[in-house]
Amino acid sequence: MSPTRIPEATVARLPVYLRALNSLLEADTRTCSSEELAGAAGVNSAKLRKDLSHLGSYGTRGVGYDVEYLRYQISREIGLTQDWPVVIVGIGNLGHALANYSGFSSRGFRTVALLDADDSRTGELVAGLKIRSFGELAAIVHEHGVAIGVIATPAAAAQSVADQMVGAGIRSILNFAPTVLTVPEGVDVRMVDLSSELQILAYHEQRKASATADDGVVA
Amino acid sequence: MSPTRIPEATVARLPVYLRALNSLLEADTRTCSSEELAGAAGVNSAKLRKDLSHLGSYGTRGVGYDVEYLRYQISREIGLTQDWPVVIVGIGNLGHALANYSGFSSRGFRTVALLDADDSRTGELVAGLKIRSFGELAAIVHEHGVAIGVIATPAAAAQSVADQMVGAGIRSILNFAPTVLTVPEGVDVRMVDLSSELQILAYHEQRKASATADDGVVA
DNA sequence: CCCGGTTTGTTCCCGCGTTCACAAACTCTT
DNA sequence: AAGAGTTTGTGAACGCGGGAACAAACCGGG
Repeated sequence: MSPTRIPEATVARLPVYLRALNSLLEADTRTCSSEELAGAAGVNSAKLRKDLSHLGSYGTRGVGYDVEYLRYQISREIGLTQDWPVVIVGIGNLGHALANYSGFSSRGFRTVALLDADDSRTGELVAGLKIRSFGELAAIVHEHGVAIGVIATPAAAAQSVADQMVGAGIRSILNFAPTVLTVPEGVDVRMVDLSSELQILAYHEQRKASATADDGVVA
Repeated sequence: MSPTRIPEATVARLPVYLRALNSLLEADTRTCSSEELAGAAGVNSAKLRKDLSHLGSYGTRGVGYDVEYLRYQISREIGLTQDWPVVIVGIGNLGHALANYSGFSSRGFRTVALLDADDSRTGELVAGLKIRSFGELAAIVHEHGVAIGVIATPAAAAQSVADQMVGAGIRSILNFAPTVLTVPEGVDVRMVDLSSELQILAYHEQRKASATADDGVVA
């Protein structure tokens, strides 16, 4: 009942904390301090405590956090305690990988359909689901109450797919196609840009190389 | 000769600008304003201009930017004018997709080897390359001067793979395994976390849903 | 009951990034 | 040649996020 806004940076870290907590649970750890959890999540302990404080006071001073209880609270905050039906559009190499990816079919998320524009692939079995025609998108979204769509098509098709997703009622899109999507207000798009990540690494690598070269000159 | 530090946020956007410029070039656009380019890249025009100003003064007031010239300057700044050999470790569904992904074999980057710990897959042909044994990592890195490694293994194997990559001399890692990697100082790791992205979308979707529900009560 | 040890939740401060707004600089027309 | 119209590059203000440091709260022993 307290819809206090959680900072975007904190939201982005909650899934990391959740995974760290799952690891701790598998090791039968019942309680943990902010220091331990921060270590497992790869962040500063002060940052962790501040992040968690945005959700409420779920720790005990002098003791730490109850692993299972905290995990439940974070899950609930993210919304993983409810069911999220997902459709994946574009069953090429990447779409195929996503369909099989455990993180996509894990607790909370459920892939309800795989769609592809190439009707010659309709019926093909991938990750236990039959590929269906892209034309069925609206019907599937309506039937299952799909709110999240994943785009794994070539760049050229992505905007058109996004438009039809929005038209069908989808309001959150995870985009793997290397192109900027334009969507109406109220629709969220998160872009996962594989080649950008590589380029960013290359930039830093180049700087490191030239830095050591400079050192060499100096030394 | 001017190793002026470029803000991290700017570096992350340069690949996006680069792609927008490529699109413009394909449409035979010779010149563009900051407004146009910003539109194509999905950012504010002031932000774009400030970003570009960190690279130098490559525009002309009253005119705009020469598309090809700007593209070259950004490419050079990122380091795409040189050759970056890359190894991919873990040829499961995702590794398979990455090997075939054009962004990984595009100008600047070159996949020189696909490695997998499962030796029964050695020799299998993927994206025109034969899968090789993970044990060959050090030799391959040395032979080709590989500086960038991609991890697409299960989470359990990722840290060990990272350790051996670092040991072999790799200093930049792109990690797709859902686990936090610990590496020595001087080594860069970028994490691409597919399930986190979904969870972040779910959080916002949940908030949107409850917000409209509130509206409904009010209205 | 009281006191020392421990750990959370929070306050304060600093630096980065974003945005507005404008001066500087270029083109084109008259 | 001069002025009107454009567009870049940048100075300044603002807000968000990160980190250190500390007060508040809890546990256990005597």
